[in-house]
Amino acid sequence: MSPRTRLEAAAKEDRQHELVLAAFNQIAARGFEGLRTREVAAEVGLNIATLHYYFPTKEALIRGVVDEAMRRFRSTLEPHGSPADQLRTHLRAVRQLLRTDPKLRAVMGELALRSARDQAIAGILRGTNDAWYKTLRGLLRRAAKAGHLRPDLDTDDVAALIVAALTSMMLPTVSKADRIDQTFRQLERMLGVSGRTGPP
Amino acid sequence: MSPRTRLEAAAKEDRQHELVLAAFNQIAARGFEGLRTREVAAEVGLNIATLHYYFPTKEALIRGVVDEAMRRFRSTLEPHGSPADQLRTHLRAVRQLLRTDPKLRAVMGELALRSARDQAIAGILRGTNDAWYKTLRGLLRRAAKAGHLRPDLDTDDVAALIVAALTSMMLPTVSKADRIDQTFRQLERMLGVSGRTGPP
Amino acid sequence: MSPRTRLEAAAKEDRQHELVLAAFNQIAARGFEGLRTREVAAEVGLNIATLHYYFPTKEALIRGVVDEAMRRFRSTLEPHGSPADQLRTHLRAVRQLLRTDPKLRAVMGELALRSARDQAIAGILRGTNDAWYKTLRGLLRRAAKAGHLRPDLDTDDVAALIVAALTSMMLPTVSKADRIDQTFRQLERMLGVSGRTGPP
Amino acid sequence: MSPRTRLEAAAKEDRQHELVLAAFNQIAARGFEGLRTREVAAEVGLNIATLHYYFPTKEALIRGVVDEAMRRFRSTLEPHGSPADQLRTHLRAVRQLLRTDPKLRAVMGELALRSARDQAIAGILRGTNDAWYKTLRGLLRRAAKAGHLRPDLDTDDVAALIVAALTSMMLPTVSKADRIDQTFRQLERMLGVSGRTGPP
DNA sequence: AATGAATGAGAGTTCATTCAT
DNA sequence: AATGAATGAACTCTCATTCAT
Repeated sequence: MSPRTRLEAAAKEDRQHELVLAAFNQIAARGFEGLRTREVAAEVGLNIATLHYYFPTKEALIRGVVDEAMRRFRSTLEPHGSPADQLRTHLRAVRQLLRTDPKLRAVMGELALRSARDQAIAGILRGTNDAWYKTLRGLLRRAAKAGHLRPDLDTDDVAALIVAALTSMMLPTVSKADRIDQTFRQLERMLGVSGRTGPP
Repeated sequence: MSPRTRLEAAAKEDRQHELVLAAFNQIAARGFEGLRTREVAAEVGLNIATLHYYFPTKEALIRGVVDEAMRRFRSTLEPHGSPADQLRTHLRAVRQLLRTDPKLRAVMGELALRSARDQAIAGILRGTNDAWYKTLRGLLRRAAKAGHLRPDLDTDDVAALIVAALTSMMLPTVSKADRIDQTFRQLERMLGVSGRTGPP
Repeated sequence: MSPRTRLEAAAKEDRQHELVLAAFNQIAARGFEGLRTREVAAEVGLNIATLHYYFPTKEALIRGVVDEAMRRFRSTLEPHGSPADQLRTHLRAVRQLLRTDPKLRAVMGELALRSARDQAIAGILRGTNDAWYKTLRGLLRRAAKAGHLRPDLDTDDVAALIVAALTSMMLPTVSKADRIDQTFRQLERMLGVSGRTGPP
Repeated sequence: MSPRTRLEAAAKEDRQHELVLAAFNQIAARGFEGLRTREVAAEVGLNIATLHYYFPTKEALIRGVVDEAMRRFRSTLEPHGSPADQLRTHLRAVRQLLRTDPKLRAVMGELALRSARDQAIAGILRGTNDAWYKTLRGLLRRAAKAGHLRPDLDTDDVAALIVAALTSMMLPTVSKADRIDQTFRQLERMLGVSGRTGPP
């Protein structure tokens, strides 16, 4: 039977989300390699059997984690601010994300690796990645048209470079703070958006 | 007991290397998540117990794989050719590596992720990464001094950007051929090394 | 609390019977091995917890199934028709039962096997079996006295043989249609009741 | 690698057989419903993991039990003695089997029931059953030709009846000693093989 | 009378590791 | 050097049962 009230449905979804968050944390901390359903259930204070009440299989739980990660990541990608600022704002948003949500960074890295062996994840990640690339490309083209960009830049290739550079930051090794700073600085310099925070 | 002759020692090392290569392949194909010592032994035609004769633990075998990966990767990083060409040659070498040795790419990705949970790997990878960064920075500084670089480029930041961009290619998801091509093209354009293959 | 009105009591019994029938079907389809209380409840459109309201334990539900099976089976055994015909009629009734109610056949087989481990079922089944044997023996003795039987037959032993032969048909393997036909034919021939359908 | 000596191969087969026998006993005692691999391993004094070294799955172990049961049962069916005696000898052999090997009886019953849900078992059991029927039919036809049988008996139908009657004895419920005796007596009487133990 | 949520106990299976030979 | 056999610990998943509502 379906839940009788919207409240009950929400309660169920809440529990599911709790479990997804716990799994999310576990993956961030120990990777897919170390993801244990019992640990996830325990983190929420539930019995392992109860976890299976909400998610029939471990795989289903992982799908939930994928959705959660995508949700968070995509929200970062959406352009914000006035068109002229969007490019710089975008870079800052990603930089901010890396600082604020290191778990998301770790999970995104895990997903990227897993996509080699999981077609479902591969599809989803490819979609997100393409969306990201196209968003950036759009911003760059508009900026170029408005004359805010150095005329010798190939907008599409620059978009690819930016996506590549930022993607590498999902990997823990490279994420040394100063190296990240350097990379961002160089990207901003390349785009000519470094200093200004808005129109004078 | 230690091997009595140099020949025997060499034979032992050969077997060990065989096992390391098999493990390397397994990790490339199935990730750490799917690495099974039994599979590794079977790939070499050995019993699982014999594997433990050569490597006391799974972890020891993994250390062997790490060494192998580093060896291969570092050899790519070494500067080749005349100083003027080294920058372009380096980019080409990495590009070539991605094409020629996709397994190394996959293993490097796995190692990068694992470094979050394995301090030993983290240390090794950080070392390699720093070496890479410093190599590139050196090349860039020399090129700048020789006037082969656009004067407005900050050599150190560019080095960081290049390392970041190339590192992202260890992740399977992003590795769409045309996106990779775009990224390389943009890097070469940025460095002004795109067309020329040598001094006029 | 006990149900306050006869109507309520009847309603409760109806629900219980529904559940018993569902369990009966499940056992027929998947055996005791595959009997799942959740499936039973679902088949009636009830929650698993509600099933436990009507039957405190799985075992109690099974008792209900045993009763149901016995009720159906015993009703087949009751003599019908004129005394002269009863013997032939009895065989025909069993044959008919095997055709009409294959689920009962399957459940009887399951119960027979389970009786080895379940004294309660063993007792009930022994009772039914004895009743069957005695019914048949009575019919045979009366037929013998009336001269309707070949004088060289030992009525009691024949009764045992008939019960044995018919019992085997509860097992699915042996139940090849033509082998069943042969067996019935031979039994009727042995009793000399094959052709006639009644007195001339 | 394959075992190096015939002795080692035999040792492995011995262990496997030990496990099959333990499983056989468990099924006889608790039915398929109560078959637990851990119990089987314990009965042989092995760890559960070791059981899986010899049999990859529970199902594989069960196949072993099926083979064992068939081997035992078929050896009973083979005709023994001089042609004239074979019919009586066969009945006695089955009777003997029921007394000597009550576990086999129980396992055969379990297999018969399981065949409804397991096509592999169904096929095997059907084969054994047909072989049994044909063996008996052959004996009866030869006995009829030799004039050792009452001329009014239909050999084929009698064969079907005998198989049915004896099959029922695999079910525990019906197996009351005196009822079994009666059935055998009646079968022998019907065949005219009751008294004599051989040619005068 | 009915249910969603929760659980303890246990199932089959997997895997790195050990040890006698 | 090499192996067959063995194991402890752990894994995911299942199921009858309970309880507050």
